[in-house]
Amino acid sequence: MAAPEGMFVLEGRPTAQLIADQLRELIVQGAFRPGQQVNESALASQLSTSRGPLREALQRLCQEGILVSKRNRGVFVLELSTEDVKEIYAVREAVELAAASTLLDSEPDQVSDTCRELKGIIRGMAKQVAASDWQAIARLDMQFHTAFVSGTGNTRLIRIYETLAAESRMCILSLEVAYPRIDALVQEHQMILDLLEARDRSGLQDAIKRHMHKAVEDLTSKPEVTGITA
Amino acid sequence: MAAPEGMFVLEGRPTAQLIADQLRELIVQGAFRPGQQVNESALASQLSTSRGPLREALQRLCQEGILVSKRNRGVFVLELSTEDVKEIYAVREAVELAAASTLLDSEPDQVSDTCRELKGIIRGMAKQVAASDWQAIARLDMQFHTAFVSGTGNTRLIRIYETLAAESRMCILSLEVAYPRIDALVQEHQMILDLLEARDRSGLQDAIKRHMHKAVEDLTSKPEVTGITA
DNA sequence: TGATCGCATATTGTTGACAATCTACAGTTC
DNA sequence: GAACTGTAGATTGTCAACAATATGCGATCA
Repeated sequence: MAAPEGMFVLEGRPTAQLIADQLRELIVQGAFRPGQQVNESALASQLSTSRGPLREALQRLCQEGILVSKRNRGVFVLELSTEDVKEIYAVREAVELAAASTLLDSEPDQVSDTCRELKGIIRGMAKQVAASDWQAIARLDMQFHTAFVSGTGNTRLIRIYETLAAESRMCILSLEVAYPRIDALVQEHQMILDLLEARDRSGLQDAIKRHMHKAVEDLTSKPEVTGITA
Repeated sequence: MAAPEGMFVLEGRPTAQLIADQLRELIVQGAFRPGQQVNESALASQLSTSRGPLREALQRLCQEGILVSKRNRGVFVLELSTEDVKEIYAVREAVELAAASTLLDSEPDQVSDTCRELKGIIRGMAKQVAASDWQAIARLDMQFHTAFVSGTGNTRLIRIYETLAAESRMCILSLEVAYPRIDALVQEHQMILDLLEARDRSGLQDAIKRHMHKAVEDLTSKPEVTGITA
């Protein structure tokens, strides 16, 4: 029997995953400083749960790389180095190039669904740029790229990209307050969307590479910023 | 004070990670059937540990996708569909293409170190092909590709690839006993190595694409095989 | 005065017991 | 005879207490 409309199994996902998702969101929003130790007991009571489920959630985030675990010391929020930034964006480039290739090989219908979604996100982005809401801009930025990759339907690619998106938001957070080249932001995403709609394979690939390359430049040009170390 | 040569901190890594590594190896070696439930209590006592650390390890493997967790039901070994096989190899292609690109952009010394390692693995592969040891061949096959990606030094790319390697071994395991085209196996890897040494970018990219494409064909051409569903 | 040793404290790592939930089977009713 | 309901068993989910380990401070000694 299929569940009636609007009705779904209560808490179908494992608890640890729910806690992990919550924690990830807290971390990328900057609720914890990079390098800060995460106290198990304190967090457990804050989230009104026990240490057991919380530890399981922390394990997941360690595996993702957002937290690092030191035996008998505890877990700490990842400190991003410029090397990390380069790594993250190199992998993002690889994933997005693969996503672009897959999308252009797939049904036109599937692509246009994705394009519709991307359009909406760009609209929202322009709105938030006007309002100078950096947190919202960062969220929409990553939402755009996540939607792009989701368009492939490749669950493994999507899962990998979710981690990368979280790490990217941590990078952007470390930049603090502002995106440089704020006017170019909407423009660059619009170009990626246009090239996808035009099914211009090599143009799209180049645009993605440029987008990533510029992001690395922006993020590493200010090594003195809080949270970014050597 | 740096630790003296050959001496290192005892059990420096978290317990859950050690257990997870052990379990992953057991699973890819086929100690558990696809779809089989993993009993926590039983496994915990088998590994002479408690349910707590074991559950943390299981969480990690769930995140990797090797196990799937159903709330209040337990965790089960992943059942691979032909769709999964396509996904896995699409992501592997993306990662290896990125690795190839990175390697060809890096120092010649770094590349030759990698080539040396790859050569040794191919030698071992030829030996095991002669001996028809399929388990060893599968291990060396993935060891080759893992070494290739490791050559980039990108820790995130490497971590992602470790999961893909485990899933690939599960695919190969599902094929049971034999690789088809066993003679072509050593040859294909040798070609990848040669193109890397020759720094032939487009040739290497094509070779990787062909290698992955053929693997998917081999793995999905026999949908009636044990463990492969739908 | 400087370094080293030992202790106190806080935090993590582990364990076993208890509670909640699901599956399967037997009994009952139409 | 088929479908539904209730119960029994097993398994996972959660929790709180206990053990082990690392860190930081203060005392001791060269």
